[in-house]
Amino acid sequence: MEVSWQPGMKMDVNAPMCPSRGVLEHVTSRWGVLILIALKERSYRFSELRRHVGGVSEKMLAQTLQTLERDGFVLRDAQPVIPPRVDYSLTELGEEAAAQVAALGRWTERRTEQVLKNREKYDEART
Amino acid sequence: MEVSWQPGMKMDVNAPMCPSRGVLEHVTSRWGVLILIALKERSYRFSELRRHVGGVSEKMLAQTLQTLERDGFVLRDAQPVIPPRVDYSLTELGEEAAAQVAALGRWTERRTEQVLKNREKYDEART
DNA sequence: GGAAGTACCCACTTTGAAGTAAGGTACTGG
DNA sequence: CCAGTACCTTACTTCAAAGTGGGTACTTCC
Repeated sequence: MEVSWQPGMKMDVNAPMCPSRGVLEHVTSRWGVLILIALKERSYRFSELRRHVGGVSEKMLAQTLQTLERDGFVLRDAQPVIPPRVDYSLTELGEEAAAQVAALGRWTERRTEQVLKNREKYDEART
Repeated sequence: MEVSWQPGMKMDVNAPMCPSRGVLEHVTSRWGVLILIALKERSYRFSELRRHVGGVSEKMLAQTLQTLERDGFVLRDAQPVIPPRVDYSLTELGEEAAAQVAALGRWTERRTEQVLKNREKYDEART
């Protein structure tokens, strides 16, 4: 149980050393979620995506796109033109991931008002 | 667009000031995801849950359970017995959230091996 | 009688995620 | 000819998340 993960072992997010933990953290990361949701609609250029995903810095956008590309979720198409043009889109695997997080995102938007009410109740109950 | 969020505004995870961002971050937080998935199966006592979710510290478990309770996802039932017995379960809202993240969790477990392969390819392509 | 289980809380420290700022290149529009 | 756009990278800093270790109060087990 406390043994580190080995190839062939069953993937289990409850096991501390399982690599699926890391994958899950990439997908559910602060900017990862929003980027996947954005790219699900359509492909974006870098600064276009930056404008779409409110509040993301250039650094974090570049960094997050890189980890998503490395994991095989995002496809990076850099055309050698001037000014540089780079298009980001989802791979098939990325589409699958994005479908999951987009569902979660929509659910969150629908239920946020309820959550806000719950917090108020919780807070006033202990004052 | 840069205006802070006001009651009645439409929830949009792409807006930097939207409270849905915060809700999403609670649900997708490192331990939040795993706790929701665990409680989806059945209710747990504190230390039972701690043993189930590998690697979580007491502090983080208590803290995460509190934020999930405040948001109205988790129900805390503390029986006034000795030794203390506290049962954690999901509310209806929590069940909805857990359904979403459990789907994501299962998908991740299924696809992690593919991701591992993708990373290898990516890394050897630039050496 | 000492250890271990139960469900925490608190203070302290460490880590790592994220923000800020600047640099670089090659162009285009005013 | 200077500003601005585009797509980053690097260095520095900040701050919140997380880990560590302690304490509590009471009980059962050996």
